[in-house]
Amino acid sequence: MRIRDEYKELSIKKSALEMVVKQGIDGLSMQRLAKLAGVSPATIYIYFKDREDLLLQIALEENKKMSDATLINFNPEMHFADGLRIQWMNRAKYCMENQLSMEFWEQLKHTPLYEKIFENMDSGFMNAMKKFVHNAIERKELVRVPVEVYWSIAFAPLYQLVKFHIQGKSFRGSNNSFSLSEDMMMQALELVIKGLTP
Amino acid sequence: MRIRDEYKELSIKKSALEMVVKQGIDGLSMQRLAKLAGVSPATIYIYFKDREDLLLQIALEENKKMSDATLINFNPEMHFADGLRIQWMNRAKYCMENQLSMEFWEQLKHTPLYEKIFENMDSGFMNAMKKFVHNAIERKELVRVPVEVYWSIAFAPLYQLVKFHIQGKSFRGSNNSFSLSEDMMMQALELVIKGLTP
DNA sequence: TTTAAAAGAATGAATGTTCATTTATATTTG
DNA sequence: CAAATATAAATGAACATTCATTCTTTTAAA
Repeated sequence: MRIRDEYKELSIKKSALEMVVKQGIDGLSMQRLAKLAGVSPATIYIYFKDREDLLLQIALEENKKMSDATLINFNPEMHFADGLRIQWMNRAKYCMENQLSMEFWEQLKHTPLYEKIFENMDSGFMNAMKKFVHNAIERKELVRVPVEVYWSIAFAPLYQLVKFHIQGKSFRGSNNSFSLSEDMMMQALELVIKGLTP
Repeated sequence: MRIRDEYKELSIKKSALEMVVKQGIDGLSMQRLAKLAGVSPATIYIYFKDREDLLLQIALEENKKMSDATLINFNPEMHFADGLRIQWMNRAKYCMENQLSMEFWEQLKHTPLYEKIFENMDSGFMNAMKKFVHNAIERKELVRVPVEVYWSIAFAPLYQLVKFHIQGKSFRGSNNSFSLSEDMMMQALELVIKGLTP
C-alpha cells in the first residue's frame, strides 16, 4: 500500500496555525487551507476527522509544548521567590520564541474548544503548580490567598506584558512601539514578589 | 415621509451583541441577526453601512460606557492607593454588571477592528490616567516604572479575576465553580498596592 | 403626492465535507 | 527476480448550505 507522506500532515498543521493567527479561528477555511498546504481538501480529512478535530490536535500539541517548557529547571520544593522567578523566565522565553503559538492560543480562548483542552490538560503540570503553592504557603514564603487571587497576581502581569510586546504597542500612541526587555520583566517580577510575600 | 422606528435600531444592536457573545465575531450572520431582531436583512443596511460598521458602532458605544464608569468618583489628584482603589471598584462594578459587554470586548480584542477603536479612544480618559500615574510617582506613592509595567501589575490581575468569575471556573476542576467575592477582590487589590508602593 | 422606511426575494461567492477515481507502494504470486 | 494484486493515500470535482449585500417593490407617514 501507499505510505503516508508525513510531511503533508506537518504542512497542514503548520499552515492551519498560520491561518488561524492571521485570519482568526473562523478565517480557517478548509479549502483555502488545502491550497496553502499544497494538498487536496479531501487529504486533510485523511489526517483529521473534521475541522474541529484539526484545531483540537494542534491545540493539544501546543499546550504540551508550553507545559513542558514551563517546568524546565523547576521543582515544587523550591523557595517561592526562586520558583516564581524560574517560571517567569521559562514562560517568558517560551512566549517570546513562540509568538505564533501564543496568538493561536489567544484565538482559541474564546471558543467552546478551549474548555475541552483545559479539561484534558496535563495533570502532572497542574499538580506541580499546586504543590509549589502549597509548600510556599506552609513555609510562610507566600501570603495565604485563594488560588485565583494568587494566579491573577503571579502571572497575569507577565502575560499582559507579553501581549503588549506581541501587539508591539500599548499606551505610547500608535506611532511609538513597545518592546519588552529583560530588565523590564525583572522589574515587574520583583514587584509581584514583593506583593505576594508576607 | 415614513418616520424611523428607533426601536428597530436598538433591537439590531442588542441582538448583534448577544449573537457575538454567544457565537463569536464570525457567528454574527446578518441574515440570522435580521431574524433575531425581527427585521428584514435590508433594514439593517439602513442603519449601518455594512457588517463592520455595525460592529464598530456597538464597540464605540460600549467603550464610552466603560470609560465613563471608570471615572466615577475619581480624580487624578488623589492619593495613589485611594485612586487605585476607586478604579478597581469602578471597573469591577462595571464588569460584573455588564458581563455581556465584557465578553463582547474580549471577542473584538483579537480582530483588526480593535485597533481602530483603540485609536479613537477617548483622550480625556487617557489623559486622566496619565496624570494620575505621573502625580503618584512625583509624590513617591508609586514606584517609578514604565507605564506598561505599571498597567500590567495594577490592572491585569483585576481583569484576570473577572475573567475567572465570568467563565465560572478556573483551577478548581470542572465541577467546582468559582465566584469572585468583594473580599477576594480587596485582598488582591491590597497585594497589588503593596507591590506598587515604594 | 412625496419621501424615506421597510420588506423579501435574489445575487454570486464561499463554506465544510464527501464522492468516485487515480496513484503509489508493500506484499504476494508465478 | 519480475509481474500481478491489494490497499490505503491522495486527488479534484461536486454537494447542499450559508454568507454579506443589493434590487425591486410595498408601506406608512409628512
